[in-house]
Amino acid sequence: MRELTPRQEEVLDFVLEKLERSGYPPSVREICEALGMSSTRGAQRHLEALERKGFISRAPGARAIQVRGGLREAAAYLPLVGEVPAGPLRYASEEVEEWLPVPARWGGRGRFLLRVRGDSMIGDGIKDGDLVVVDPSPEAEDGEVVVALVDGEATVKRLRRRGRAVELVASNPAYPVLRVERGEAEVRLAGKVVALLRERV
Amino acid sequence: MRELTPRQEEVLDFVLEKLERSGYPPSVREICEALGMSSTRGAQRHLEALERKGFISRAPGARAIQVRGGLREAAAYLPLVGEVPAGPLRYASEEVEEWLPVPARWGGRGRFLLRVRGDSMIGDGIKDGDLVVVDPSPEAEDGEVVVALVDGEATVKRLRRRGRAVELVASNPAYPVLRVERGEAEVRLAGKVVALLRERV
DNA sequence: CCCGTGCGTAAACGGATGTTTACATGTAAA
DNA sequence: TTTACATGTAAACATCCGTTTACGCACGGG
Repeated sequence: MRELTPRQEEVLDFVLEKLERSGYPPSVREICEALGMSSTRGAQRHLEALERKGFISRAPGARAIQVRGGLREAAAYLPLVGEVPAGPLRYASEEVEEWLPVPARWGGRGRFLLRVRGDSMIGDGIKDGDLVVVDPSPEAEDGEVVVALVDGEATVKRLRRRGRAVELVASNPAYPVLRVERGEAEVRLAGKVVALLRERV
Repeated sequence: MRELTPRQEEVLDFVLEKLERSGYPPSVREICEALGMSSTRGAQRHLEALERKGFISRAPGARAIQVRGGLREAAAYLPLVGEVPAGPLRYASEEVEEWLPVPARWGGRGRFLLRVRGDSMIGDGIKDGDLVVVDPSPEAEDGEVVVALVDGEATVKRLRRRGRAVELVASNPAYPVLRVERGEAEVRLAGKVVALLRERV
């Protein structure tokens, strides 16, 4: 992406600021006023330059400015589910407590946030009350931290494959290892834990 | 905030969807088209209702719709600083690696993100590579987790006040306690740790 | 010197867009 | 029943706003 002239950068900054403050982009004339111009042509040219250089996209219509790489693109929003997805790895919208922003690279198809209860994974730095980002992958590999549904209840554990059996291992030695032979169905994997948020340190 | 009628909710949903998809709000006529109306008055009335009930704000001008409690308001953006703030608790913009979105309630004046190095706080579930949210409070109380500058280097430790002295305690027993008597100046507090992000679990 | 580019003013055009008035229907509460 | 409200159509109006044309100035490279 090419460099911007100082004036073009002023325009881009103003667009971003307006976007941040108002929630919608400025009109061409608002840009003029902000930069002390009396003609719309000046701002127009700057917008054309910004588009040519790839910093923004424009669509026909009023205020139809899209900022590429803007703040909006930096965030993904994940639902914090009250209960763990049951059935076919889906969460009903009624169970969504709230949507929280996370860094965009944490986002992904079907990912969601789950509040961890208990201290069984304290050895991996996962504490009671932490929010974990869960990727509903169909397959989890040996050694990964997963969300498992045991008797309908969700627990976070480390997965260990032992031949045909699967073990769910807590990182707190006070907790027992749950061993499941292949074919037994009381345990289901809801996904694997890929990231973590902690609100109170 | 009063409840919305089903139709009003449809309008609000469409506005949010358009905002998410395009980066700018829809025009009244776009709302009409989306909801299958042939007159702008219908959408107009819904927007008036949404404003009356406090879900949106409107300003004169095209597409000047602000959604209260929209996605944008849910996020705050904090800078990830490469090095710890030196001097008067400020970070130079050159040191900012990137800006990351976090839940809005994590934001606040002067807060920033810092990457934790080492495993000295493993006992508190703070691992190597974690990003901590630092609030540059002037005062930290006994028992709080703080970022301290020791010989110009940043470390995360738990603060313990012992009369006139201050102790910086690691939660990994392998590390020694750093004791500082009042008046000694080689230790300075950069702020306290209020939240945490972990990118790899 | 000439030419391309960035930057700006002035003025006008036309479509996009918000707003208003008037009329109408269905539903629920008083 | 009466009243209020949500909802909708139809039409017109005034302005917002993107775009275009024309002209001018400054600067740097060839």
